[in-house]
Amino acid sequence: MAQHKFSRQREAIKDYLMSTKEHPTAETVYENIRLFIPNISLGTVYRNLALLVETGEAVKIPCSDGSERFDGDTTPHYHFMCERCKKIFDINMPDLTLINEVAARNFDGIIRGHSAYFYGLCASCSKEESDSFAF
Amino acid sequence: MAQHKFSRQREAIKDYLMSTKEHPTAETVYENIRLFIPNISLGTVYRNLALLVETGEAVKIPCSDGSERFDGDTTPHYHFMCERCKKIFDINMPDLTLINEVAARNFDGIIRGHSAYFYGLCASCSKEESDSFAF
DNA sequence: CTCATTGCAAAGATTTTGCATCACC
DNA sequence: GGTGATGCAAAATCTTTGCAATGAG
Repeated sequence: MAQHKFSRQREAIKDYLMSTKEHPTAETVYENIRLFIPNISLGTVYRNLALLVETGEAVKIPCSDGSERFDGDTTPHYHFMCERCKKIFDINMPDLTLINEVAARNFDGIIRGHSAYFYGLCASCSKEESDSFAF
Repeated sequence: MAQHKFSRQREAIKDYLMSTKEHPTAETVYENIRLFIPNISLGTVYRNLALLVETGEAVKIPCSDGSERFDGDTTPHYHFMCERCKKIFDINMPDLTLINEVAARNFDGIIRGHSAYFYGLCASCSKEESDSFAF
């Protein structure tokens, strides 16, 4: 691995990721950073996001709709995606390392970890849905 | 929703998906179907894969590397992705509906289900890795 | 000075779409 | 015959990359 030098751009991206709860896409990161560094390029955003993921300073979230999201919160937590408004929320819940063991019993290899997300309806969407969806 | 007419192409895609354990990408599906229907177009493959997912006859698997995979096995099961060879395996293990309840205790909304995959090293990769990765 | 990083633009890769034609019902 | 599905190719997305210039150590 090569050494990393400080860069204003990377720092801004990192700060933004850590300060938001939005789980933004690369494009969204780009738009937000551009408010502070107007001529930053999308390529730089992609390069730095990849770098931050590689160094463990950010996490990539693969979504069921195929889009890639990023999260600056690297503490173990799980995500919830609302099927209606498509927003992603954090769920703070006990770590489920237990399920790694369950999986290991049925798999011939080394299980290092898991990724999980929940889906359904968020609080505000579940209200509206209950009217139109009465079956 | 419009009615669906029979099509040779869709049938072939469905058969292929149900017969393989490969969790193929759209591109891979395309290449395999082309052996039987040489002039099928990629667009048709994409259109039909989307249709099959929509009708619940196939499942889309979002991977951590951003690629989209498809699975004709719609029974509940979990996936394992090898970080080294990138292959996806099935893990037959007890249903973890339990964790939905754990999540529900910490979330203000309706949790309908979850999606989870495990990662690490598959059986054959774990052998080779143990030599070159001794730290 | 050296080498990582940047901006830019071009190139890749992936997925979607418009449209005339074809096939199912 | 009417309408959904197809093939084709162009377009729209999304992401990566080559390169000369810039900036950090």
